Amino acid sequence: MRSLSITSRHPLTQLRIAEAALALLDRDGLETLSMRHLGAELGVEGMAIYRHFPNKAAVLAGVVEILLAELVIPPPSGVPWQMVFREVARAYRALLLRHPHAIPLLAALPLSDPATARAAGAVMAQLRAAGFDAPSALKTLATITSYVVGVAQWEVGTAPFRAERDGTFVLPPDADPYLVELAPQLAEADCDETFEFGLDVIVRGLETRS
Amino acid sequence: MRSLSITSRHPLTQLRIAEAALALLDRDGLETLSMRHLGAELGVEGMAIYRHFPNKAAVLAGVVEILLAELVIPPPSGVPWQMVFREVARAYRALLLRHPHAIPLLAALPLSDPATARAAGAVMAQLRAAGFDAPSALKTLATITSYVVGVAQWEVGTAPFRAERDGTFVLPPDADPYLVELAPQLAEADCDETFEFGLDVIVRGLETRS
DNA sequence: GCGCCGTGTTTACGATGTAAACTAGAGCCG
DNA sequence: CGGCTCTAGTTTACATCGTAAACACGGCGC
Repeated sequence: MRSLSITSRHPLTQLRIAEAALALLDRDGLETLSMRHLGAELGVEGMAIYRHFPNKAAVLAGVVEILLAELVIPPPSGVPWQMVFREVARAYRALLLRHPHAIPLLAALPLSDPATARAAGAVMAQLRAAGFDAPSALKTLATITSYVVGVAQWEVGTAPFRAERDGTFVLPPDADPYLVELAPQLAEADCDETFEFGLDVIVRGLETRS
Repeated sequence: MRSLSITSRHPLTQLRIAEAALALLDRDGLETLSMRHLGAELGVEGMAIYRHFPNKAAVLAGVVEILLAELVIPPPSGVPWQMVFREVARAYRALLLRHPHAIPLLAALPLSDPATARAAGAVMAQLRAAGFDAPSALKTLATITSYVVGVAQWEVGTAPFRAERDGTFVLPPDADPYLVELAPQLAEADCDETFEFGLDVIVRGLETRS
């Protein structure tokens, strides 16, 4: 059919595909992100994507790459490490909350992924410059990324309990007693504050490290 | 066909199904865990499972329930909270490492799940008894579960780099420079030690809480 | 002008989750 | 004891998925 659009109109590109995948992911969630839908989003036939990526996992890796590129980790400077550490953690959390459906993608990043290795390396460089020895820097990296991702997951997963901001939050009468006990705290929990609480805990713990 | 085995031999049960699902999960991973495979594992036709669970998600919730039941959280006692806290964290980590393929299932537990609410409630009870106020206890719970799950994911995800215990670990010559920088530390990282490092950080951070 | 190559299309296959119709055995009631 | 019903498992069917393979077509080099 429409003859000119085959290649001249808007040639397919790894970047364009990955961006469309991210848009679809943000809009409709991970479940419904299929190759065919992605093709449709690009005005193309689904199988066309395989000219640019070997498989779906590679497309998702492309999405991860875009997302991690959003995260800027400054090179080492004179700023106290605690400050940089906090800012990077906050930036990562903000990134995750901007793309909640992408969290599962970022929750188990293999270091064999280049984008992941790049971000990890940049954080390591900061920590090393702040006087951490290599093993400590690595453990610290593992600790903070785990914390940030975990809390973001927690926030998104408990969002339903927090939804009723103004109204009364009622849960079904046959609800688990433990849930009943937990619900009030959940309803009035402030996520930003919760995050800063744990971040403080970790920073203070690192400061007093042996 | 075989007449007597229809119900008398080994009746299907929610528990039996969930156990089989866990076995299959441990053996073959999450990807290949399908209703038909699960049916086959139980000597039954796949669709039979829908007599006992409304859908696959419910089966997986059953698996989660079994797993969380493996985690015993003692009721409050005179033991210092730091000790209990550490032991529960270690037990949870051990559970995750015993079932590495189940980690994604446990990484984003919604509190609407009864088994989750139960475990969360038990930890909260411990913390409350140790003098934490309710909001702090909740935030602390979020912090520690995030940390434990995140580190377990990290361990499993970086396992390939650690595999070559005795031999020399070589990575492809075109590997990302950041990866090259990271690899040696990864190769000789001790996971138990890494975990204890972060756990210490968190406990010390909590001890000095304002 | 003509063939090739790169890009997108078509068709096809096996697997998945699950709805709906079906079936066979057990237990109850007369 | 004969038949009804209820329950647990089977069969068939459908839409959707990832992706392999064959095909078609338009722009570029000869």
